[in-house]
Amino acid sequence: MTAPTQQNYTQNKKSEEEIIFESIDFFVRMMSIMGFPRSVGEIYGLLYFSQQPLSMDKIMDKLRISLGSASQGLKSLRSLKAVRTVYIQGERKDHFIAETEFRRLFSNFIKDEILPHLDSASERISRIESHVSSKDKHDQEFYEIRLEKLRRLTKAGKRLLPALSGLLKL
Amino acid sequence: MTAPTQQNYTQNKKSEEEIIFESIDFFVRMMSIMGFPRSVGEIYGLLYFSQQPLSMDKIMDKLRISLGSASQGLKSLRSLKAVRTVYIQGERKDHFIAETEFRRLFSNFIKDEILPHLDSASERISRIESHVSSKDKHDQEFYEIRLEKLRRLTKAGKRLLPALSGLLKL
DNA sequence: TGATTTTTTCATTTTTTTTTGAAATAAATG
DNA sequence: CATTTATTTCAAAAAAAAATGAAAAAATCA
Repeated sequence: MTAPTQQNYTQNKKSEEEIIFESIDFFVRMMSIMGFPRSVGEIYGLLYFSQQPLSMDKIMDKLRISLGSASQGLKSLRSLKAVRTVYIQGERKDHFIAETEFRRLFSNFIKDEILPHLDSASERISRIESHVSSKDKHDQEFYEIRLEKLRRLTKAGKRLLPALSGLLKL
Repeated sequence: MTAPTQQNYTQNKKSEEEIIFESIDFFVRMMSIMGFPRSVGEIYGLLYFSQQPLSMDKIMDKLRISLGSASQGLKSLRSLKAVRTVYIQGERKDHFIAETEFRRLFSNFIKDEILPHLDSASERISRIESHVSSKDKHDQEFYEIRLEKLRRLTKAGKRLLPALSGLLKL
């Protein structure tokens, strides 16, 4: 193998930057589908293709985001278990790496963000049921059909969504 | 059966309003998970438990939303195939009813809003691949592992998401 | 066709979300 | 334990998303 030249080094640096640029783009979109702000996707995208763990101020520098965004974003990602800190010899700052098991990431997302909605949906359905019972026969029929669809929808949601993340054995 | 009294009528009206109130709450949340604005959820929630088709101005009145929101919201819902217009004898205005087949609603949502993202994700992965090929062996290994996870993720998405809406036979 | 009604469009306003950075807190060092 | 360094918090600013309603366009009617 030939020794690294200045040109190779420069080229290498450049392709690394472009990989990370595409990665950020990828995860900004993905995270935004899940309802996370841009900065959260940027941080994850940066870490996903980083060979070294990065400290918060490195992340701030590379992404040109503020202290607050970095801190908040890392907090969200940590609570999702999408990133974790690693200990580095003689370094005071926390250093972060991406958790690349998407399965866990999704199951945490579903557990934290989706299932609570489904639970409150069940309560809402019960309240509707209680109002329907006071209706006359003809009306009850109409409402009952629609209620049944809602019940099935929430039931399917509760069953399917957790199963979904199970299927993502990546 | 006893004849309807004034009291029964009032009571009936009230429970109807409360059913619709809960329905709106239900769908505002559900639609917001899917990334639609509040007004879209409100309109669908109102129509879902309406026994009669409603015209746009009835919808505006009942929800106290503006002309623009009603028109835009109905447009979104129509393009999702979540509502449709019905013809009414001697009425000039369009009248709307909710499409209660959630399966179709979700499959349209996935087709319109999610799959395009997955397609552009595939392109982005290809671009990353092209940059990785210029790397030295050690780096390539690192990137290849992560690339493979992204490939599987998008593949799983493309496979699973459409299947998901198929499973929702409501 | 011309007048009237209904619907869509879109510039502006309002509301909500996200980002920022200074101040407070917490953690590590010597 | 005093000092320095790192991190979190949160009020204010900036940006983004949604709602509004007047004007334009389209549809219906007579």
